[in-house]
Amino acid sequence: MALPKSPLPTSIASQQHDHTQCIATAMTQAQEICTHNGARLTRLREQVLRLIWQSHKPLGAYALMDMLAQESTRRVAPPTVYRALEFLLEQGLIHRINTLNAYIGCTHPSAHHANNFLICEHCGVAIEFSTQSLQDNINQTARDLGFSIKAQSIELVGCCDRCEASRHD
Amino acid sequence: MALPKSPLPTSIASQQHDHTQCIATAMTQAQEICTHNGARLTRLREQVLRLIWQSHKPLGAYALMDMLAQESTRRVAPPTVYRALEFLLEQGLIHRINTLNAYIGCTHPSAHHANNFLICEHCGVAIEFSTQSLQDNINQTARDLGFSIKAQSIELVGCCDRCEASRHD
DNA sequence: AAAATTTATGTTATTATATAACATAATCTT
DNA sequence: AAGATTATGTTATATAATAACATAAATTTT
Repeated sequence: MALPKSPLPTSIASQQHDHTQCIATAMTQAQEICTHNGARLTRLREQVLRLIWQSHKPLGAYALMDMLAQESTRRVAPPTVYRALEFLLEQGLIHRINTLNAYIGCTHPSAHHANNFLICEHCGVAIEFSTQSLQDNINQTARDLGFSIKAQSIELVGCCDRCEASRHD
Repeated sequence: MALPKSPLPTSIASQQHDHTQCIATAMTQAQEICTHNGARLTRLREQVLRLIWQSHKPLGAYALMDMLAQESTRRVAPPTVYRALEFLLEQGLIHRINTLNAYIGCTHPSAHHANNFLICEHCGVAIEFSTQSLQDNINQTARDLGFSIKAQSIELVGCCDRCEASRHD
């Protein structure tokens, strides 16, 4: 069974786009991937993923916890959200942004891919990116230094073009 | 006034080397850089930097706090160590490893440079690296995506060649 | 379908990491 | 020496994450 191709472009996150469609696609893909992996996308896990996908801004675990609590009127404790996050990370449906202690939806969860982000300090948006030449370069560098990579985290913090433009208005 | 050139090689951290010399060089450079910057490398800051340089393994703030307490028999509170770390980060004398919440000495503090590390899961050593082609690639990617970089963090977690070799002994 | 097993979630407590706010001390400037 | 600045001490608290055990739901076995 082949995995679905991601229809989500890489760098659209900070631009005007149909975010309802964005969420819908992400949720559909998530379901497909979980089915493919024999994993259970439970109500709680689906709910957390949907909350993460409300924006392209990484969200902290405690922010998600509060949002969960609001949606359900019952009390939600940290392990509840952390376990959901752990599951979503394992399935490759979200990424953890280390510089922010925060979590964001993966824009191409079906591909085996790196964990590379542009993070705008001003609007808070994190844009996932990946180019073959960068990955080749990383892999070659590791090889040259005798290092085998298990996990990769590239986080570039700065200012996206939209914010740059609006600051000069 | 020109800054001193770094005599520390990039990828020697996990190899056999004269670590006493390593520390000595780091401390001398630190003093020079602080003088150059008109910053005060106080006793406490110097002590923290020296502790960080005891190994090439990133150390957490609370581990450093315990080491400080041991050296001085007086109680040491978190802000003491965090303020020293903040200073050392500002001066470019150490880096923060985001995937580990830990801090490590910078091997070429006098150069304007990126924050790129190979982190071995097995021995705990973090090796700073930087190649022009990788940096060019990063910069070009950011330019293509309309993003201006303020801070860069590349952390590759995996296994270094020494550990790889010793696991097959 | 009931029992056994596995997986997921709830719950309480605790650990780990980091900062705020204010007091005191040391250093620098004049 | 007085005043200003910078650094450190001190107490309290914020923020992020996990451990340990109980309950509930789903899946598998019989």
